[in-house]
Amino acid sequence: MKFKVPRGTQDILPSESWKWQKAEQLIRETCEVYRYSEIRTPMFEQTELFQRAVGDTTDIVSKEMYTFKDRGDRSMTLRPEGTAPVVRSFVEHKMFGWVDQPVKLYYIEPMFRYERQQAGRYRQFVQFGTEAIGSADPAIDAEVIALALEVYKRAGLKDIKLVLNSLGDKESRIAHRDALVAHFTPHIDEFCSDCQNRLEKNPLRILDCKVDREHPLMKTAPSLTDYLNDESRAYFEALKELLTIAGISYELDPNLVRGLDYYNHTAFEIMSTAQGFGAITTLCGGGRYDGLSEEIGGPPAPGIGFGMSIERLLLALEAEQVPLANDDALDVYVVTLGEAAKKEGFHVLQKLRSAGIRADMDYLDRKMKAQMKSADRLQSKWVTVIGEEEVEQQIVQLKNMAEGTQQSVTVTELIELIKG
RNA sequence: GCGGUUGUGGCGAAGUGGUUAACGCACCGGAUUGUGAUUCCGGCACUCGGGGGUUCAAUUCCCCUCAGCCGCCCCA
Repeated sequence: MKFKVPRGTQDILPSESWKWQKAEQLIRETCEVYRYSEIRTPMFEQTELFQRAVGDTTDIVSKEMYTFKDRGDRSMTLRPEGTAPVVRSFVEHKMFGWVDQPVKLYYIEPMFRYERQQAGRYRQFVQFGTEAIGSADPAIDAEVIALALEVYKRAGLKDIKLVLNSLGDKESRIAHRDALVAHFTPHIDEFCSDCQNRLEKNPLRILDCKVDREHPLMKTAPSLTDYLNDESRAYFEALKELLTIAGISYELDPNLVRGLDYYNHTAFEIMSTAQGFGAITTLCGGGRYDGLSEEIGGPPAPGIGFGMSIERLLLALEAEQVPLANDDALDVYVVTLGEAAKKEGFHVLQKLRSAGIRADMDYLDRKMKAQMKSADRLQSKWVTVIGEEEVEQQIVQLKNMAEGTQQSVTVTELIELIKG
């Protein structure tokens, strides 16, 4: 076979696409309830936007972007994440001036990251995300987290957990960073090469290293939590209290760092705890990004949001064996015998469809028996049989497939009976 | 980028250095003349991911390559 889908991408066939529709429908309903409105931004942006927003040293920017030059010699990048484009749009369209604040937005759009594929990881994947911009109230953090959890709850997932951390404000982060550098520098040569790089670029990530997990300095490393200033601490406490009030349980993980530079204060992930889910268990990740707007040239505008993979949502549903209702059974299958009957059958078929009835017929000139078989396979509730006699008498035979009963009716009666 | 594993018809899946590549499902046709279960009969891979090599002979042995899947890093 000459052509195949590009590595890391997939065709979503009818046997799966209905699940996507269900998932998206569920998401849109939830967003409506929480009063988030949809925003659609371009699939690519200026490369610099992501470099500035996400950070040059992050994995996403340093090795995962689909970057290309357009015909005007401008460097463009297929968006690897949704927050930067939305904040760009927020600034560009001066949403900070809108009456309705904070601005609450959501999107369901494809994202692109050049990574090696494995279970739950694709080069093109669809992310549902929300962004609430214009408020620095811990209550909006709680709302965003609650919204994400609500989606999973409505979908029917049970084996999930919320993992929470605070990265603190800028001042806290710098203090912690300095402490980390001081802590690791004397013995950095005992660490893996990744960590040696991280020391300069993002020492926080050393704590997340799997290779050097057992190194004694890991256990004595300064914890971010200890470096939160009063303000940051108060913010985090307020959030935790609100979550508790909302009946949301969480697990604290001081090493939860997140892979994007723009986060501060609240950071969270929602993970699947389902058996046999595979190695990647993060379903959703997000956090607060108070300096991002300014970073990309806008006015101060604190925000918080998350990204949630639809692929992983569906994987989690599968892992937990949550059934999704698929009500695609046909109402009527039109069976015809002979040329004249086929024409009449097509006429009846279109009348049924115009009346909003799900109907289909054979287009391969198959024998009646085969047509009946198709009707059976498609789980059609009814079958109309039209032959020469029926055409002459302007009637159709209407058969109830479950009962096996049959009656002669006119087309008008047919529609009434089926709409019942 | 690195590691493991797999690659036979629409799908699942056997198999062997040598005349016609099992079987199951699905599908098509017939037994049944205008009616969907079941049953019975018949049909359905000039070909075993691609390229090269060894050989009288390769789907089966060797090499290369491509692709899928899984894992590492990291994440959605």
